Amino acid sequence: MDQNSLPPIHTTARDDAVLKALVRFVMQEALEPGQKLPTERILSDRLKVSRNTVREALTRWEGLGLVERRQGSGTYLKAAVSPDMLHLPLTLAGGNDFTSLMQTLEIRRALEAEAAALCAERASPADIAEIERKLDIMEQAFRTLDGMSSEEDWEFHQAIYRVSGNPLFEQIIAAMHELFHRFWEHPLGVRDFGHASFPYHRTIYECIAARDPRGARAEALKLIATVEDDLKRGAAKLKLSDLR
Amino acid sequence: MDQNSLPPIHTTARDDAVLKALVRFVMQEALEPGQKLPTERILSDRLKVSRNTVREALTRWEGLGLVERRQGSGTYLKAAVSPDMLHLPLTLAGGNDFTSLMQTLEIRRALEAEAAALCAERASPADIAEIERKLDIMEQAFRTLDGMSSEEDWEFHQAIYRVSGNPLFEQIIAAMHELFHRFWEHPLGVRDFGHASFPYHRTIYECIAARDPRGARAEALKLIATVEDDLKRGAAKLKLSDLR
DNA sequence: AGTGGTCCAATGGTCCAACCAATTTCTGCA
DNA sequence: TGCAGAAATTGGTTGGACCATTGGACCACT
Repeated sequence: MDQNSLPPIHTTARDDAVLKALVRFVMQEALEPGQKLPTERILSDRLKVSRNTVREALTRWEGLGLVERRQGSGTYLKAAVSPDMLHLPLTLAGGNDFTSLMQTLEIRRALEAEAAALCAERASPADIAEIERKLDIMEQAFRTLDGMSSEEDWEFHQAIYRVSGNPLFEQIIAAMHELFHRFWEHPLGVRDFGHASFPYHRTIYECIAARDPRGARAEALKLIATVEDDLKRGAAKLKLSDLR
Repeated sequence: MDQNSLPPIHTTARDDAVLKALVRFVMQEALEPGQKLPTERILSDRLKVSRNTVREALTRWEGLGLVERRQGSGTYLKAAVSPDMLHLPLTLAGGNDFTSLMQTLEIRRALEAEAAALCAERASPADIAEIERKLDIMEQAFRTLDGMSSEEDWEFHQAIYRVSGNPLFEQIIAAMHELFHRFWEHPLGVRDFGHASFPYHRTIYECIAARDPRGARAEALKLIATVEDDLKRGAAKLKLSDLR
């Protein structure tokens, strides 16, 4: 008998109940990111639970980046909430060393390739025009600055994620991007970092415009490969300087 | 003037300090996942902070899946901790409807393909033998039960993630698997769900054994494609029954 | 009108002491 | 020896208190 499907009842779920009530409240009041939530004392009073319980619930939301608490000011909504949210807490061991960056890149390669393929399948003419616009801006910045501009580059990739039609791509990559933000900009002291990846932006775009998922996937893989090479070059350089 | 070079100062950080002390403790004692942490009362006493503060710190860790609290028993470590951990809190809107499952599958397709390719590149002979063992068990279960066994199937895929050499794959997929696990087992009432995906498990293994990353990637894509087809069939079925 | 200073109420952060609820451990009887 | 019930342990909750920071109100002076 499969008794594993039986016991998911938690008679006590005080703080969870608080969060559920908060979701209801936020939706009812149509609160948007940036707006202020009721104070802890008011919540504690209205929900008939102790203020500590309210605090534990809010602490969880704060940990999930849903909310920001400012002492003396209040608690502010930081992201949109919906009744059926999925929380995917990821804790990555290891910091900013070469290995961690490499592992992150492998994840990005996986998602980037898939997003490009989906994008090639689903992009509307308007979407394609939008991506081309971002591409033009990026290429312009590349020429004037004589190098990759991480800002415009990022916008180009974001556009692809968005057009892929699956918001999860953008969310996952955005979270990683925020984490490694500093290192994706000036990683390991390689001066012309990302230079080699430049031409593949256009080839990816062309595959998308031609509705060629396989091609888009392949070009995306090539792009990340060049970034990985840059990273390895940077690591080798560091190793050399360690010997001095 | 560049006033951006004046970053906000952060004076107080009680609960953060508690977490840092806890990291130090865990490493010093070489605690491994599954082992018990000191009780809240002891921590509160030793660290000279209130039990509430300890609780808030532990609540954060619990939210990150680092720790599990069992009332009446204790607080247990659930994952390895290191001083430089990076937390990636993802909150995804969307629930258990068809669209969400489909989007999840697209993420899984991306990661599965990449993991299979990496696995084909890096697997040692021992790794390959281990994967073959899991494959045999799965095929055995398939024949005796006349259908996919999600447990053994999951073990097979987990082995691939592990051999890929990048722990992020396993972590991300495991988190998603935990979220959707009810639906990955009995999705949408399709009785022979996953049946069609069966042969591709062996073809993936063969590509890995042959050190063929491209082939492994392609076979993994095919496998997920069959699952997507099953899902679409299930959705169509539901739509029909809605009309009655 | 603007600048700086002071005060004060609101709000999140911390603390304490107690009790509740689930779990584990111990005890004593059969 | 076996096991049911008591006792200790441990996380969960409560209510109340005080501290630290914030932001607005008010005021004096320029």
